[in-house]
Amino acid sequence: MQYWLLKSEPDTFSIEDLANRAQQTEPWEGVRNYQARNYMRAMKKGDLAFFYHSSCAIPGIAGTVKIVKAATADLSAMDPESPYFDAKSTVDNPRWYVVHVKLVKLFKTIITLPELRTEKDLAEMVILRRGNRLSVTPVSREEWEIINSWR
DNA sequence: GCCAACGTTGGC
DNA sequence: GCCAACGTTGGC
Repeated sequence: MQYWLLKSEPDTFSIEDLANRAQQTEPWEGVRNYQARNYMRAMKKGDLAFFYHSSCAIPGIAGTVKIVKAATADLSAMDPESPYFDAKSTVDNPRWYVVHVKLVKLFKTIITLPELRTEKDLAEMVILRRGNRLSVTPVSREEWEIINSWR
């Protein structure tokens, strides 16, 4: 079992949007960074992840999700109408991938970035490191348990 | 809106 | 393969 953190801009796709989806399940589309993609390909069905809201009024962890389907081709890359379109990704040779996530817990209140920074045992967390921009990052078991115990 | 940090692109 | 220029991310 591995743990992860998935970033999304809530204006684009928020945890509330996920909660309102049929089956509360959604393909995690639009990851267009190789390192983030490689992390997604390392995910296994049953892994758990934090849902992080970025570039918004209150950045932070909004809840948790479960990986319910391992990596498959990101079809949005093959849709010319999609903002995530990439002509170099094809059905025969996909460049980008999605995992399917299902809502586990929607926190009543966001665990804010300043809150996360106050916990010294989280100092090494990837998301808290200076300059980190990756939208998919691994989370250690210890980090997962500390944060999850707060809600 | 600012700006630091980072990833990607493309000329050489 | 180097690296400057550029675009993007994301907190503030």
